Amino acid sequence: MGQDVDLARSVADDTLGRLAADRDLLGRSGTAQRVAEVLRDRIAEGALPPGTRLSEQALGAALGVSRNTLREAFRSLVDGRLVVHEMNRGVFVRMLDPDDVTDIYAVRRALEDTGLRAAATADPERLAALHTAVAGGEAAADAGDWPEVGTADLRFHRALVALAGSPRLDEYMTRLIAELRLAFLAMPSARALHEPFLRRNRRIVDLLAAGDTPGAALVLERYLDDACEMICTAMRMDGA
Amino acid sequence: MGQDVDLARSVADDTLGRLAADRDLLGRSGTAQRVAEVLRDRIAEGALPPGTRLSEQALGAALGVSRNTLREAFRSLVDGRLVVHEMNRGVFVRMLDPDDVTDIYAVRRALEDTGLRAAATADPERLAALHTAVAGGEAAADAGDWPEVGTADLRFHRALVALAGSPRLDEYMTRLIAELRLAFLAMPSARALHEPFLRRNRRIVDLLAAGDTPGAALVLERYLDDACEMICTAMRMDGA
DNA sequence: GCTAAGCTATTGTTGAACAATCCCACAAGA
DNA sequence: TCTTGTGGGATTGTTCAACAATAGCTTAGC
Repeated sequence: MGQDVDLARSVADDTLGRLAADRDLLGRSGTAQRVAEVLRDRIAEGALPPGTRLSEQALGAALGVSRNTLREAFRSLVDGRLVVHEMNRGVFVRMLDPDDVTDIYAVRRALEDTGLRAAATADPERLAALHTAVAGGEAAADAGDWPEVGTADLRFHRALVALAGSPRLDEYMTRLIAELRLAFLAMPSARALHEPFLRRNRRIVDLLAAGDTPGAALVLERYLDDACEMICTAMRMDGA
Repeated sequence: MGQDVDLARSVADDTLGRLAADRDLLGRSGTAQRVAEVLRDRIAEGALPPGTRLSEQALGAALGVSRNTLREAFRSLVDGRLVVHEMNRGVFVRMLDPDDVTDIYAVRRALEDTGLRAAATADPERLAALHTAVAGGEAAADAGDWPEVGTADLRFHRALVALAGSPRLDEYMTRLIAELRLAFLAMPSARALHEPFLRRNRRIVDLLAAGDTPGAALVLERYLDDACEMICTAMRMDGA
């Protein structure tokens, strides 16, 4: 090839940088990590309900991986609180109790408040993501797709945290939401769970757009209180 | 043993409850988890400096565990960000850059602010822990034990987060501190790192005791800004 | 009905094996 | 001189088979 030009000098300065950023997106993951992701998905969608025992032999055979690899995947799930490991008994899909839910919502309050307080100085692109998520939730509600309303709701609140611009806060919120989905599974109706909160999300973005951060914080506070109580009472009824 | 009395009725009501809470502290852990804890300690104290490669064979032989068990332990460390896993290359003790430190301090701000805001309604026992930690730091400074000043400082700020009364927030703060220790290792002098902040911690508890939460928040804010910048500049000098 | 002993299935952990990959040194070519 | 193949060696990724330890069930005995 006669075109022996220097790549590093021939392209725009940040091209190589962007390529480097894409490096970790490319394959390069390893079986254990992929197994962990599969199990995370199955747990989130309820295919592996809370309390389910994750037999090493059965799961290993089903996924076509060895027990050792599976056990590596389990470690990640344990750290994400999606699964509990009882010594010499195995791992089980986590069962949340009302105390867990209350604590999860306490953390949500801390995280989402942080995002809210950063709204004034936040990247406009991130503020736009809020609108997109709310609009998506409303569209899904119109279509009657209540599970999608649920994920749009969570996307909105994740976008709220993202206003802070902190990768670690983002990641923690993601993990928290994965855990929270365990509680959602206990709810009988996705519609009853998510419909009442559509309007509040809309109100939060509107108040934010109007520059009324304290007002938005107030609505958010009530949102979280009510959602927490709704789930907790449902769990108590289910448990009794 | 003739004393066949019913244990559950012979002791104060919450004794068994407390014992149950201690259950997970003793034994019952498994080799992989213990290995992970050992490695966490060694990394925190700098025996395994950032950038060190954690060879499976060498570490396995040194600790007397198999490669499989070691790899399980590595998963936990990866999730805790103490270590990075590069596919087909192995795991290395994490090297933080200034962006990481800045983000860690952003999260600290969110978490410790949350604790601070809960101070008014917090458990008195938890408020007492604040005083204990500050006093411990001052005593260590008088004794010239600067590493101990550092751990007392972190204990104080963990106690600050604990005011919120959230187990998940506590755990996250613990993990964050473990990560932050990686940055502390880059500092040449433990004294230079911790001494300037002793007075501020004292001031925070005093303001809190006086009921001046906003004042305490302001001091905390400056504390975190200054500490972050101090570490970041040190890292930049070290890297250049 | 309750306790105790024994059986069975599962987990905890190890060691060995093999393929895949990376790193390094070295040679060949522009 | 700088870049580009090319082995070779070491390390990781993953599996498999084995054995000890444990939990839970079953059965026998009272």
